[in-house]
Amino acid sequence: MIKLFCMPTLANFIKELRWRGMIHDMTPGTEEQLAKEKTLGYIGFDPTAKSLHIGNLATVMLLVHMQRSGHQPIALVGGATGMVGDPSGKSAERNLLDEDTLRENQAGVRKQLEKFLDFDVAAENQAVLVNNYDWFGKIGFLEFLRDAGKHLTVNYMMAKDSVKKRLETGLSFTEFSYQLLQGYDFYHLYQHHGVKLQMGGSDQWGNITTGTEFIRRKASGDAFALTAPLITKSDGTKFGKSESGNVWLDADMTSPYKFYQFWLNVADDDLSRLLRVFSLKNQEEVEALEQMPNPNEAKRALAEELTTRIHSAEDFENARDASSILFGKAALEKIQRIDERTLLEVFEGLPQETISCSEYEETSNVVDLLSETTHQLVFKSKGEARRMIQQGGVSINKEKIASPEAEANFSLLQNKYLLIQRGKKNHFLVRVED
RNA sequence: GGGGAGAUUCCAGAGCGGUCAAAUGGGACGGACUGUAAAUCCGUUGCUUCGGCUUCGAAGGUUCGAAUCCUUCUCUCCCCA
Repeated sequence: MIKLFCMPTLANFIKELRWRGMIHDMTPGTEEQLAKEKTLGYIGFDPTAKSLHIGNLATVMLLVHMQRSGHQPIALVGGATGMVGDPSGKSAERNLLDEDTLRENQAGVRKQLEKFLDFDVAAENQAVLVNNYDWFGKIGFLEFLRDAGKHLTVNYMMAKDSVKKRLETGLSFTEFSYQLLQGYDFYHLYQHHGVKLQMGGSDQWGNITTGTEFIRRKASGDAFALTAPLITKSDGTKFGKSESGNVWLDADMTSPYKFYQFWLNVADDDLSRLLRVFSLKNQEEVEALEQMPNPNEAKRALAEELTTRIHSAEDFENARDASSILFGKAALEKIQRIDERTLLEVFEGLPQETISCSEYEETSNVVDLLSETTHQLVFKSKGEARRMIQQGGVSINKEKIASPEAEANFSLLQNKYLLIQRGKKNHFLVRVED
């Protein structure tokens, strides 16, 4: 699945991360350790949803590069810590998830990680998935206080940014303990699996160093931390959100079409950074893309690479075809030519609504059609539909609707479908059935 | 427990008896320009059968007339104990 270098050189790892701009901070000695021997490193993921989103993807890439340079990556699913909630970067106390939900989420997360990492036991540096519930589930409270709590002072824990920031608004003892749990994870992996490195986003620095400190005190061992910069957008808004919310890796939560579109729509100013972090192309190739006179070329390449990896080559082709039809010029005949199955496949990611033949026939004007008849799919009120049409923002079957009074008789594509466009980027598919 | 401030349309925030579907800013959306980018500019932003209709924490009341005044209730914030 994932090709490793023929001759993996361990020291390449840091070099690779460096030119990609993926290093924010490291503990002293990290680089030497990684050059010296095959090292086990891990990253934790909180199973707060059944899918990862592209915000998580940046740290997944750390594991990918780790494996590609011959080290052994470990993904930790925080079955136990997920039940507690990390206060880092959170302004309010978190809601806790129940155990069933967590289990389900873990399964989903594992499936997605398999698309990036090689879990094949035959590989000598195969990726490993662990769940901290497996060891925390067995530890009793008193035992934990004696074994873990004894090794760190409250003073040390209070000094962490994630805690300090919350002292004013308040944080529960549970959340305060989070870093201790995460630190214990690191210790556990160090003792039982020889893991020496923990990585994560830069917001995890405090939690990770609690772990290295814990290992130093309890086991007199050397462990290392490496963090990647958090990805920020040039306009200051949060990376990984689109108009409709988070961009998920799960096709049911974010369609491949939307996923593909997300990458095409990134700001020019962000492109180079995203390319370096998310693409597996080598430095030369990435630099070549950056030099492209039309940044869209590079965006397309990035979108293709990621859509293919996370979904499939087929999903990518459909997303690309849908995009070229929806955004291309004079494409009406093109849509009319394709058969129904392809049409459905290509437009799978569009919001859809089915109405009956009689409903369609009884609708007299466009405004009704776009609001009432199609159950508010396109517009939630007639007034909105009317305004939008007056402003020239609505097309049906690629033809602009000139007036709100226009009659609602459009020829159906494949005798069944209406392709509705609101503005430049919002497309809808209405199916008319008997 | 005592004292004070407040709840306005997606958000922030004006309005303090009629001229209020409610200023202004932000966001969002549409258009123009482009490259499905950014910036900029223009427009829209409660519903409507375009007659009107329902909104200003909730319920009552005063008044010809209330977001604005009165009563009760609910919630939020601040200060003192």
